[in-house]
Amino acid sequence: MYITAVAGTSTRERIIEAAAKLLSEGGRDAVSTRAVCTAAGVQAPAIYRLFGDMQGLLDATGNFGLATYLADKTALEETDDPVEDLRAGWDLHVGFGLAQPWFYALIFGEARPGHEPTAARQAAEILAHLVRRIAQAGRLTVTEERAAQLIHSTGKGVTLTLIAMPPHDRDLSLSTMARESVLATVTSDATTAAPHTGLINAAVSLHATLDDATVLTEAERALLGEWLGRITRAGRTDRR
Amino acid sequence: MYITAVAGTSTRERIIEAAAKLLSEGGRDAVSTRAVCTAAGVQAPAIYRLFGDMQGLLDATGNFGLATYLADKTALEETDDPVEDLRAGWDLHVGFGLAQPWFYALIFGEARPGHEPTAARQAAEILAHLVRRIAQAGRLTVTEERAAQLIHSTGKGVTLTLIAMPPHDRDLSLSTMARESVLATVTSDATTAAPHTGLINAAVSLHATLDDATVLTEAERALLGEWLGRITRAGRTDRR
DNA sequence: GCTATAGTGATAGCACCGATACCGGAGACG
DNA sequence: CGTCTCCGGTATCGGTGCTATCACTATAGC
Repeated sequence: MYITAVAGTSTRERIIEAAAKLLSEGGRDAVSTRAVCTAAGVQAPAIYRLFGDMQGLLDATGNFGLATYLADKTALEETDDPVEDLRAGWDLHVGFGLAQPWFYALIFGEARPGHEPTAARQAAEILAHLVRRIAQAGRLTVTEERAAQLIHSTGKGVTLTLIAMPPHDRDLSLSTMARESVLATVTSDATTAAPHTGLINAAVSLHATLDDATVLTEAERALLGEWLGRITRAGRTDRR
Repeated sequence: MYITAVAGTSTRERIIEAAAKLLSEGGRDAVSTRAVCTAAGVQAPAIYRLFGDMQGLLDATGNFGLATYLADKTALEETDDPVEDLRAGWDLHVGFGLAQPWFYALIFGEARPGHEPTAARQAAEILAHLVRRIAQAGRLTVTEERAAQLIHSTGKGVTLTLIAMPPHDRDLSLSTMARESVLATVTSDATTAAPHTGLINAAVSLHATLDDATVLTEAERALLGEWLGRITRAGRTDRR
């Protein structure tokens, strides 16, 4: 048997790493099938056999870039303060965008309706986990889904704005301010008692741990979940 | 002299309108030089003579789409409540994104560092004007520039998120919630007195009307402006 | 052990893309 | 009248995503 690839890496990995290198150094337009092929020492059909599509290769490349960054940062050790963990996650997200703008634009900057890269989905799942922990601590003032959407939207907008700015006058306090603004909206401060919103907090907290309520049937849990959602939404839909 | 274009429209307008039609109907990939040429009844070199570049044509097309939308909406009549005017501007912005997602993605969705379409610049100027009126009313709690950046970033992120979602489960309350969240951060409520932030409000308000202080020299105004900026930033940089 | 089959290399090529060199006529201006 | 600048038209160049097709090898089944 002949070793078909250098250093034990598979053909698929060689292609992805070549594409990632081209992307981070030359931008989106530098990633063409020809360039990837010559850089990886592979012929064109290999790409389509392995990834089906140029879009598939870009998707895998974005996923690879995000995973590499997260691995380098040994990301997201959980502390006992879930809100502080979310702050760390936010800063990690923005940091990835500024460190690898081309990857970030590839993952979060494509606007075609109904298309979500796998890397974006993974990031959304990480965020959902962070939000869920806040909800379980009883410090969420809106629905989990809504909080996650709001946080993700704001973070994406801020990061894309920072990327589009000329690097010398980027101001990270924009990120800090947006983060605290959205956190103030979706979380209740741990120190100050919030008697008025106690109902909402309790509803959200219960909603987050609803799956553990094995005493209820699935249908009962579904109905209860809908009621809790109504309570939560009614508290925050109107202007304040 | 022969009439070279139909219905009195110039060649430039014919090309832009053809590109806009292709964009709104077929998406970004449908706008190619060939397609535009056949749709407008024009040869390829005309595009490059008039717009210099394909990017130039796309820029002009995005500008045209935004201008058309704003004209249709007879946009932005000013009331006596500048914050309410900003709400209307926000909703107009999001409405444009959902009504013309391809145009929106073309204008606000490109992430390359240091590149800003003219349509994006025009939108930023409209926003700056709205924010300035709030500042002049003494209801801004942060720097004008910072408020504009924060509002623009958040609105862009929310709109791009809504565009990327499948149309049937788009929820405009996400937009409402983000709008009120950012407004709560950068403005002070007119009804509730805010004694603690009175200094900041006064500083921002004075900063907004500083150009009218012709009693001072230009250098004096510059120094005073810097001081006022320091006062404002000191109040809002830290966590709350 | 032999053959059928699936998987992987390599070549060549298609249709399309953005962009440009070049030509020709038509009006503007001195 | 001569020049000169604009604008429409033809043809073409290099590059792109993608695929049909062939050659070869390693595995599976008998």
